[in-house]
Amino acid sequence: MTRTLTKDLSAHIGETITIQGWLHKKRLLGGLNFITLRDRAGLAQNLIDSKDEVEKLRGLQIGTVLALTGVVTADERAPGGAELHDVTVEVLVPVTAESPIEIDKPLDHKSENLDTLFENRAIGLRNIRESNIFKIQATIKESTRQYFARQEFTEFNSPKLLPGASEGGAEVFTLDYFGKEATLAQSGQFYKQIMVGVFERSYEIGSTYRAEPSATTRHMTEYLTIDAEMGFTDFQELLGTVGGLLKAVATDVWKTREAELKSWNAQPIVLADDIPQIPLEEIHELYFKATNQDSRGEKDMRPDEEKWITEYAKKNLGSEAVFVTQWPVSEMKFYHRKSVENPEHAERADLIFRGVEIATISMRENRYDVLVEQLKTIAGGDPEADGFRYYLQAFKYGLPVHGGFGMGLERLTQKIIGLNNVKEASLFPRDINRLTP
RNA sequence: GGGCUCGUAGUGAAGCUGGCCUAUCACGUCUCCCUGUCACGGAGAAGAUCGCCGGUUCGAAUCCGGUCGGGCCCGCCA
Repeated sequence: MTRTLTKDLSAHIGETITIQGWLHKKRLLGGLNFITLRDRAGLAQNLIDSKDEVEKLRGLQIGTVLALTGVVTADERAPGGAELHDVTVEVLVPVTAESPIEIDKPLDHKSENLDTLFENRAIGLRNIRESNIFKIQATIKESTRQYFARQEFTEFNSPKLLPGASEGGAEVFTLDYFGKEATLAQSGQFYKQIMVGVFERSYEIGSTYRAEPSATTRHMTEYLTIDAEMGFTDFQELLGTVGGLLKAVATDVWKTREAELKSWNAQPIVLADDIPQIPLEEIHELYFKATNQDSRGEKDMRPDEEKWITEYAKKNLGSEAVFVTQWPVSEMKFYHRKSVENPEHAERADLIFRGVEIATISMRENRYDVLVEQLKTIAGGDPEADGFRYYLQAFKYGLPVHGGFGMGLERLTQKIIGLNNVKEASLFPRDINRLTP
């Protein structure tokens, strides 16, 4: 059997062909009946006038797997300009159960109804507009890989099963590992730094796990990060690399997924050639002057402030992304490096894009003795513990000055499309009260 | 973890200052009609013990308490 894809109909005008896919829509007008079939390439319209052939579809629901054989006919009234005529229907997998969720029309994404959306994910994802989200996400990943390849980064995968607590801060999931306690990786942080000693420049796109009991539109317990690390660099080059990635993704995704983006009414992405860098305290001042909300002296940004600063930057600096710099050392992680010029600040930046923090960037402390000291004093960690000793080994035997970043893939996808909740950009979201499907 | 909210057919909504609710509408489903639909159209039908438990009342989807399950914001972060 030769199968033709729906997108190739117009190349077979006049020929008898077979297409296979899912029943997407029935429009039965009586003597004239339109059947829309979905395959991986899209949709095709099929015209059935034989009563016997239409009868084969009686009682069968959307989702039924069909093979349709017919003559390709050019007709400007058909979507795509061509359709199948004189169709013979073969039912490959009959579906009699009614779908619990709509497949052939846009699904409701109101926050109150996301639960229904996720509960029926297995079939809801077949909805074309729904699957567009993940085609866009796939393109973001492809674009990221191409960008990193151009910059001579080598892709790797870090283990997700780890001993004990690692970088500290966030809560970790623990599990039984043959009688020992193991944890799920809250990031690939240590491993990507270790890989600097191997590849100099390395990255992974993988899952991370956080046991934070956060119930917001920004958090999940399992999510995907673009984690990258580069050796022999400095803070400004590092920020340039992150900005370059965002710009490359923004360009590529609009080049290859414009139709999918437009199905969500996504807005074109506005980015400055150089993503603006604004010190944290300066943002607090600007925010105070503009809104009278006083966050001055606070060691992080408020969610409203993150939204405000992107509006400000878009209007005044021509960029929907901005780097927040000059973070106080009191907030730094043990592996961060203090600024040489200003020891009160860590060499760290957060990338705010369209109102949400999508990445944290920092230079790492690469001096073994200083790192061990920071581990003890900042994280209260034991350098001999299994969670740290192998990591420290990499430094003991020589790591150059390096830095890296972690970027949330779902948050990036969410903001590129304009979705309200990160979970909408996750195929099978995990949060504090969802572990299925 | 704190605060605020919501729960009505398979799906999305209305009703909710108590009685005209024997619960309304749309999508979907089923039956019939329909030869150019593309959110097809038309006629009809089925489908809900109003999340659950208890209370107030002559009377509860509606008021009160509890409970379970969602959502939003804050904290924390990607």
